[in-house]
Amino acid sequence: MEHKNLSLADQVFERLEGDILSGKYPRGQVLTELALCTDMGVSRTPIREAAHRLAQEHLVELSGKGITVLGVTEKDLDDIYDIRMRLEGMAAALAAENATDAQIEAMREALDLQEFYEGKKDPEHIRFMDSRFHDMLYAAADSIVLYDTLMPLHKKTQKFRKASVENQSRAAASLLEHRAIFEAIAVHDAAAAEEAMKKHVINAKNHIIKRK
Amino acid sequence: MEHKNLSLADQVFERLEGDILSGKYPRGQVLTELALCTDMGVSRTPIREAAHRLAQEHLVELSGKGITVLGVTEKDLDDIYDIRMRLEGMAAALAAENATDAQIEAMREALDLQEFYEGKKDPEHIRFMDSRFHDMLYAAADSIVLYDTLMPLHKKTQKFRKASVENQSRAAASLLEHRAIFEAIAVHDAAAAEEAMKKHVINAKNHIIKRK
DNA sequence: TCTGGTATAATTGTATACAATAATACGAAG
DNA sequence: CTTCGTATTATTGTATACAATTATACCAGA
Repeated sequence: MEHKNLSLADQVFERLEGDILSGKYPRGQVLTELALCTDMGVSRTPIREAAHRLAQEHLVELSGKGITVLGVTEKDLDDIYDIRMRLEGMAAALAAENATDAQIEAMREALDLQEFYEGKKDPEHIRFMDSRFHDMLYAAADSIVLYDTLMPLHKKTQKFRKASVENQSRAAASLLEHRAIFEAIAVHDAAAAEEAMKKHVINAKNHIIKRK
Repeated sequence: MEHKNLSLADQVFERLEGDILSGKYPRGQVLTELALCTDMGVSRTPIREAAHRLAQEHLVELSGKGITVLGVTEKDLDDIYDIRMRLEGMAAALAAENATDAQIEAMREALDLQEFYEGKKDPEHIRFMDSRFHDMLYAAADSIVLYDTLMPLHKKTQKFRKASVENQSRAAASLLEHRAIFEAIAVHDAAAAEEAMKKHVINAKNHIIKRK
């Protein structure tokens, strides 16, 4: 039961987005609707819809020449982490204020699992639990606007986070930072949660920048 | 020379977005592609594209029933101002770091004009210059990511800012706050610019919440 | 009256044909 | 050799027909 009832347009969107963020289509490459049609075996309509949605996120640029891949530049990444530092901090603060007992318990379990996989050095699952922790934090923050604002930025750092989590020392540090954030949320200390999250994002940023 | 070469889809998007944000289409109202077609005299293709882009911004919700207007709720507005407080502050800090002499001069002129119109109690032009000031600040900040993140939120508060600027005392205070932000940018004091902008957004928020 | 199912209608999803536009190649003039 | 204009091509923009899906109305049965 992996696939939901996604329209072709949605599927094309997710696939294209993934291929751009993963670097399969490098910055500057020019795609055309027709080429994508034959590649993906669908008509232009869903391709067009996906392309325009990607353009709205500035992941591609449309012109009479085709669909030019923009992707995420170094400067973009820099700016994204600056923004995330502020907004993930806000999300953590909101989560600390609003989290229900059930949500706190669920987060604790997710963290325990992350620790388990971290002990087994299983990057695949570590990454999954990492995403899960953040998802649950967003849910606890309970702000659609914040979610919509943060999610595109989150996705744009995916490729880099993947590399990060495969680094053992960073994975261990990340887990500790998650714990700190969680502890603040669990006792509903908004300021502490925000501060812990800010540090977490800054560390993640520094680790990624350093690797370049 | 007011109109650019906008596609029908772009025109439909802007019109629909405006009609939703202005409250012409209230939350909960269900539109259909076909009805919008006859209203606007275009085919379904541009309507569909606009509707899907609006859905991506959570301004509408799509389903088998039609296009349901979501708009901006009170909670959304609250969250938006929280986010803007942080990100406009970041924009001001970046502007302070990066603004060129030419950009600083241009901002000074925009502020002088705003003061002029404020003296003449001309809300239409005050609002225009207010938007212009923020636009120039975004340009000086020189971050596409930040712009893309902030702009949708900015637009969603337009309706409320309009009411705000028609209040004379608030318009005068706003001008002073802009001056403070500008002075910090002009001397490239990032921390001061960020602080001044935060205060500005908080004041704007309080003024709007109070009016309800 | 309520419930369930089925037929109907309304609506969106997709494909395709055609129009408009933008990019390119090419040749002629200087 | 360069430049400018033009013809050609490639590409996107738009409209429309049709398919699939979803919502609704209606009726039968309990």
